[in-house]
Order: sequence, then C-alpha cells, then structure tokens
Amino acid sequence: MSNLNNTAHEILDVAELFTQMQGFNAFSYKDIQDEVGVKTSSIHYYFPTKQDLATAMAERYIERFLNALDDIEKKSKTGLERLEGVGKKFVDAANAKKLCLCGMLTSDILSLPQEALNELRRFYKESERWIAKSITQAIEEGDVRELPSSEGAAAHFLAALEGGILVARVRKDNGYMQAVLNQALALLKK
Amino acid sequence: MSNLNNTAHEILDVAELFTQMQGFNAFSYKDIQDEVGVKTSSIHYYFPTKQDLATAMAERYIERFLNALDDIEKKSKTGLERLEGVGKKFVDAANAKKLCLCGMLTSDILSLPQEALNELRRFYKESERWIAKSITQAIEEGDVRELPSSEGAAAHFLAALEGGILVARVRKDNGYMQAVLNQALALLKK
DNA sequence: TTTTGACTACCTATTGGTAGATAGAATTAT
DNA sequence: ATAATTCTATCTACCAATAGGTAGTCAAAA
Repeated sequence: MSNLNNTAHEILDVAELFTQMQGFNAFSYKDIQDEVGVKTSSIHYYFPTKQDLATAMAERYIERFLNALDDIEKKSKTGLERLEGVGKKFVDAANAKKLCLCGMLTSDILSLPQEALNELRRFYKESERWIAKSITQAIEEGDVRELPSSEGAAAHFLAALEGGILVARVRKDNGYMQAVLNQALALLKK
Repeated sequence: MSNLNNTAHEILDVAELFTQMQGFNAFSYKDIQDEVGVKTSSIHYYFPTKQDLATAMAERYIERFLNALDDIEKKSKTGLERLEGVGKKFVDAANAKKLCLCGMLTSDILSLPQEALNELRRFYKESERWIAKSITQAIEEGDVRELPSSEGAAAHFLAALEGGILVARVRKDNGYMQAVLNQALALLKK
C-alpha cells in the first residue's frame, strides 16, 4: 500500500468507513466524491472498478490489522494478555458501531472478485494462526486450561468476536461486546 | 404472516434467499421479478417500499425460527441436546452457504427502517433467552459446568454461531461450522 | 359492485463506467 | 541548457443500464 498516494489513501479511508458502517453495496462512487471532494472519474482513475476498490481496501486493512497484532505481541508478553489485546480491537470497533471490514466484506462476498476473496481467506488464516499461538502460550503459562486443539479454539474465539461485533450494532447495551469477550476468555481460563 | 397470500409468500421466499446469499442491498425488485415471474409493480403492490419488504422478511423469518426452537424443545429433552439442536440449524445454513437472515440484515442495518431493527432485537433477545434456559437446564442436568451467568454464556454462544456462519462462507473446509459448534459445546461441558 | 391481484407504461434519480481535455511535473533527446 | 515528450492527476461531459417507485387499467372473484 506504500505505492498509493495521498488521494488514493483518502479514497480508501472513506470507502472503508462506508463499508464498515453500511456495507459494500450501500455506497456509491458519488458518496465517496461528496466526502473526499474529488470527482468520481478521479476515483475511477485510481480504482478502475468498484471491485478493484474492494480488493485494495481489503489488502490495506489486513496489512494494518496484522501489524496491529505484531504491536500487541511487542507490548503484551503473556498469551492471555495477547488474547485480551485482540479482543480489545473488536470492543473498540463495536463501540464505534463499526463492523470489522473483513467481516462486512465476507457478508458481501458475492459482489466481490476472486482477489478480494483470497484476501479475506488470508485474514482469517493469519488471525487464527496468531490466536492459536497465543492460546498455546497461555496454556503453557498455566492461564488457560488444557484443550484438545488450539486451532479449533482459535477458530471459535475469532468466530465469537466476529459475531459479537455484528450483533453489537443492534444492541442498546453498550457493554455487550466487552461482555462477549469476557465470556470467551472466561471459558478458556482454568 | 398468515395474512399473506401465496404470491406474497413467493416474493418473500425469493427476497429472503437473495438476502441470505447476497445481502439486502445487492438485489433489486427486478431480480425478484425475474425469479418469481411477477412484475416489479406487483411486488410494490404487496410491499410498497423495499424497507417494507425487509420488515416483512424479518417478521416471517423470526416467526419460523422461534417455531423451530419450539419444535426442538418438543423433540429434544435435555438442555445439551437442545443446544445441539439450535447449533444444527446454523450448520445446515452454513452448508447451503447461506447466512442467518437476521445476521445479514444486521450487517445492513443502516438501510433498514426502525420496525426491522425492532424485529432484529426481538430475534436476538428471544434466541438468547431460549439458549440461556437450555444452558441452565444443562447445568442442572450435570452436563455443563457451573457458570456465573447463563445469560452471558448464551450471548456468547449465539455470537459464536452468528460469527461462525459468516466466516463459513469463505472457508474451503466444509466442516468449519460444525467444528465451531463442537468447540462451543466442548467449552461449556464439564 | 367493491375488492383483489395483476398488468402496461412511465418517471426520475442514481449507478458504475467511459472519453477526451488539460495543466503541470518529470523525463528524455538535441 | 533547452526543447520535445511523456506521465500524473485531475477535470468536464457524457452514457446506458438499473434503481425504486407511481399512475392508471382491467379481469375475475367476493
């Protein structure tokens, strides 16, 4: 994404927010134009088709998300703290009434090109790998109980986060996502 | 929904499938026309606006879903079997590459009217109530371990199902949703 | 004779996308 | 060093297709 200039990034910023708030099929190039202040034709210059835009959004988002996981690893040393760290990302997004970009794109998958699908698969694969690693570590550290498979637990943990952030949108209760996270951690703990 | 005639039901059938497969903003009245064989103007006759269609879809789906929960209660006597029963609904939908209608509508919430939002809240509230009841029962029957709150566990259980069915769409692995369900049950068990 | 359920025929706004122009920056050739 | 050329980033001006929706008609049923 380092090959994109400032305007392209601004377009992606706005498109990303629209997608997280409304969904990929609920906004148009015109909506981006109104927000960024650059004509739709210029948006087509950077992203020839809307599908190209989707792929670019996914790529940039995943890059950032995986970097954020790296940062958590640097700041938090125990497996349990690391799990709390990813969870917090979802709590923050839920508080902003946003969906995970990849979660939203997953629900709109039939409108997306193959490249975007590949990116989404990468997102889930890498995220689960990271979570599984943290769970294994937490077991070794004695914070989490013995489990038949860290991978299975990680898939379930991420599913609960994705589902939680989705359901949180219609909740009046602002503590919902945090409660789901607490429950997920509690079930893992000894 | 008993007040709707056959054509109206056919329209809802098709709209529901489109929504579960593609999302609420990814299909048009024209698409329904092509599938049902009735003109768009006739669809407007039954559902004046697309938002009315959304509300009607949600109402009918929830009625059916809650009836299905009743059926599970009749067929399955233990709390654990009942939890497996709801889970199976999600596994079946995932195998058909479909999303829970309410999950999909939740992701498109900003395109929907207040009445549809109310319906979605009702869906989550009633579903969680039912799941919490089954969890409490399973604890009493000695199948599930003691938990601080059945309600919290139910919210988390449903979130994992909603997230699982979402993520399942991009999985090559066809056993993914079943694995998520198994994991959810395993974490609850003693 | 009123209601129901469908139709044809429109309408306006929006959608994603294209074509071609242009000013300025960067590169290359003379 | 200067002139010629190409590239970048943007614009205006379109376009065909589709969107959701309306008005008015009409046959059959209640």
